Amino acid sequence: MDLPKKYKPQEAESRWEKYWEESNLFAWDPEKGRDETFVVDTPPPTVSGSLHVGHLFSYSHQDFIVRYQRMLGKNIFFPIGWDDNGLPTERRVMNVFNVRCDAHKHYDPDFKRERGAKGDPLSVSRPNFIELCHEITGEDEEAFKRLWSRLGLSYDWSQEYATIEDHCRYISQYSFLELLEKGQIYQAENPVLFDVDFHTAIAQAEVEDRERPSAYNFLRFGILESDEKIVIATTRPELLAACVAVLAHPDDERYQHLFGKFAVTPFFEVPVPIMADAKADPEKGTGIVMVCTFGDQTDVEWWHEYNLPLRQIIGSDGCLTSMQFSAFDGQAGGPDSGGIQTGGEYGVPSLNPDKAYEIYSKIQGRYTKQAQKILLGLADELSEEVITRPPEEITHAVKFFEKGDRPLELIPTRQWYTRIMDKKDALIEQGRKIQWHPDYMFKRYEHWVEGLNQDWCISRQRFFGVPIPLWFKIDSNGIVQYDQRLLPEVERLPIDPFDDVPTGYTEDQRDQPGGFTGDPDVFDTWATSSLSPQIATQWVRNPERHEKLFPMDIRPQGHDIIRTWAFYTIVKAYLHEGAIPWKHIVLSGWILDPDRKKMSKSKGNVVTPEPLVEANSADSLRYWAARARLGVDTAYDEQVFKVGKRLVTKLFNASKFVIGRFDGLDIADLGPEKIITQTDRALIAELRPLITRSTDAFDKFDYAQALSLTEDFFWRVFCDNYLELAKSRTYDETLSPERLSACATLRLAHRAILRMLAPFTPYITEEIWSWVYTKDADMHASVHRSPWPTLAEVEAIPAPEQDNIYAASVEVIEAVRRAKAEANRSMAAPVERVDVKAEAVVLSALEASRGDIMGMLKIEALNLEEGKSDNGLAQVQVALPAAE
RNA sequence: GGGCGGUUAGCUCAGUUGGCUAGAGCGCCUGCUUUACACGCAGGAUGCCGGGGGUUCAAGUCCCUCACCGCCCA
Repeated sequence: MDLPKKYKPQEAESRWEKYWEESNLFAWDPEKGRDETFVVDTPPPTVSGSLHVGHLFSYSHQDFIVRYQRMLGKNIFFPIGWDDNGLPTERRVMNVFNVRCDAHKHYDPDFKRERGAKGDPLSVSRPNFIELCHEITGEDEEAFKRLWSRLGLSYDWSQEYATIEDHCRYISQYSFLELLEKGQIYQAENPVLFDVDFHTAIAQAEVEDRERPSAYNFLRFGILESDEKIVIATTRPELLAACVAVLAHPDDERYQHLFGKFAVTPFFEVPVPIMADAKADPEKGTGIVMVCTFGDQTDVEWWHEYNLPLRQIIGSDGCLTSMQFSAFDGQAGGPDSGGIQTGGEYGVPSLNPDKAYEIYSKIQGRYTKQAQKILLGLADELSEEVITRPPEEITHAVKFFEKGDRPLELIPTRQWYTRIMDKKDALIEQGRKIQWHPDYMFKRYEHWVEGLNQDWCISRQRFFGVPIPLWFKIDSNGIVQYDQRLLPEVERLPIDPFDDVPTGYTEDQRDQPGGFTGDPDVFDTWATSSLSPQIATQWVRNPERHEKLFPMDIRPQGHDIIRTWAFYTIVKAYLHEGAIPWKHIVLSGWILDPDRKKMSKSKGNVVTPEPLVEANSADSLRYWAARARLGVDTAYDEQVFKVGKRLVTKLFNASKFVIGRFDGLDIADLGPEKIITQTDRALIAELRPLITRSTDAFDKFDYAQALSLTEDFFWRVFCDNYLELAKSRTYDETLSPERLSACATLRLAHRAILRMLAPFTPYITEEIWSWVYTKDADMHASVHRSPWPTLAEVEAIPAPEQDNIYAASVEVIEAVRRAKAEANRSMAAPVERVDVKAEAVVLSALEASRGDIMGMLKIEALNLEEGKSDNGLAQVQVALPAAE
């Protein structure tokens, strides 16, 4: 056989990539039963996010597991999708085309926009904007697909999906309608976490805390009908006009005499009730806190609890709204005085409405930060009257949208919610039914669910997403009736309420009195991607298929999205079918940069994967990914690519040699029954535990362990020792039984090693496989469809007479090598004489491999003497010929 | 403040249910052109296994405690 001198990974990898695709090697077979099928719920990557080396990492992990399962003979269901809707895409479109979406503009069919256009951003209509989004995601998906395929990820590409396309919109909208009907979804106008830049509500899962410098400012409040003053510390003085109450701890001695009275806000002179509440922390600030609508979540709770009035001060654009003040009529807004008091006849009651208005007019329309600065400036002018200086500088956690740049505000808006707060226990129970790998990751899930404090807000005031599929009636006065919903028939899904018209209406009734209006919002991206199992199984659209594939076997994903993707998927499966979505969840760690910081675009430490594949080969990158165990974060280290590359080269060279040793022999002469020598049987005895342990590791999804075991066996046991021991016999001039035994062993072990490395380095193993094993009756033409090695393959081979033959041989080998190395001799240098002193069992083991040891090390005389070894199995003395 | 994970050779990490003298790779040093491979082979140096306490015949491994790092949640 003529084998290439050098391995060229780029050439071989693209050749096999093409072959795999054309031969449909990884296609799912819908005819096979559930028992023999392995179903994977893959993460649809956010295609418009930055593609970095971390992707390559966790997506490789899935593929190791899948390729192993495929070799077990499983029918693999391994789909892949793209998450294209949502903010990342919008943001990319806005940047690339320099446009902004204006929902009020009309569609321009002739619209064209160059990339990288300069100047002010151009306002475009929603449909035009969405067209641009599709253009961008189409390209991004191609880039991902190329990389995935190049990496050798063994997806069934016929199952490809994208979350914005019709099928996914159908599933997503169906889910909404079903949950709405079940009463698990409701609409409410409540204070919601709101990003004022993206102009949308967000959910608890998308919030992150960031440490920010701030300061307690000490404002002096008056007491109604008294000269007393109290000092209240606040980090948000700009919300003063929205103050609706003042609270202190019920046991706080300092404020006992004030409970039931009214405080008067500085500047605006608005009387607000002073109340006792255990949630007021006596240690914080001055122990007395002002309640505003809304500074934080606790404000919301107090506002609900005491039914306080709503003085909405921050608009959805992040600026202070207009506010009116009316003369205080002696009826201060105490508890249970709820209602909206921001303008008109419901103006905020003030002891001095003119002054209040004059001051407020200086901050109205300003961003909160500017408003704060202005107000503090005014306070400083008035000196001791309203403020005590200096402020106390602090650092505290501020809530941000994870993709946002400005703190979130709590703004009352109408939003859709999925009920989860009433199911926390049940959802934890669902999580417990799933096996988590590593198992401690379940704790993260449990804590997240325990810590939930609001229902899941699923509506977003954005454009590129799955539309919320319904309309509202408009009454004869032109007022939208939010409780009068017009739902689409299921057969019509997916719909866009902006384009489609509810049954029984015509387009000219849109937004007219007596007509209808479409819900303007889209779903939270997670509302759709949490249906990835249902999308892949086609759920209600193909119940038979769904029945067969759901619940799935595994969900691979990163541990950072337990609280989003994993959680929401569990929620949806529970709400719809009372089921768990998968039996196992396997969690990959992150790639950190060499300074152990998470890679992210904003930190500028992102490594892009394509050039890495070109420079290092897919196999070596996969090797690097495979060295990281599940759940463990790994520092990015290019050194490991080199190690992977070395393994590939070693595999190539060793394979060429091994194949060369038995090439040309009749395969009938190389069966397991030909393995007769003790050295050869000793190698098989080493191979057995490798198969067992590697299989066990893979069954527990511990691919890293499986790789390490196999790699170690291949390099140290097979190449460094066994190959050298058996080599001389393979050069026998006749077809001696000893030669055949060595050749049969080489073939058997090599064929097993190749298969055990195949999930990790699919290209080089397929390449080598194609040279020799494609026609083996018990194997498949592709290593990736060939059976995973089992003990059954070697059961016909008897154990060696002595179970320490390998260990004893290595002991002597190492001693002789050491002697040669210390004498600076070549390993090929002859050895005059070796004296071994050891116990009888060791000697008889050595006797069994005597010929191989002598041939390997060029030993002229090997004397075995019974005796006690001081350390180790044997005491070895080596006599080298005198140097020339 | 609470929870989870981590701390082992200069670096990156393995170390099964406690059990021989604690391992690998990279890097470093010394040799070796041995008929697969110099992208190799052989040999070598390098460890108070984060600190302290405890259980045990025996602790890197189990328990307690402290410190530091990372993540999550208040």
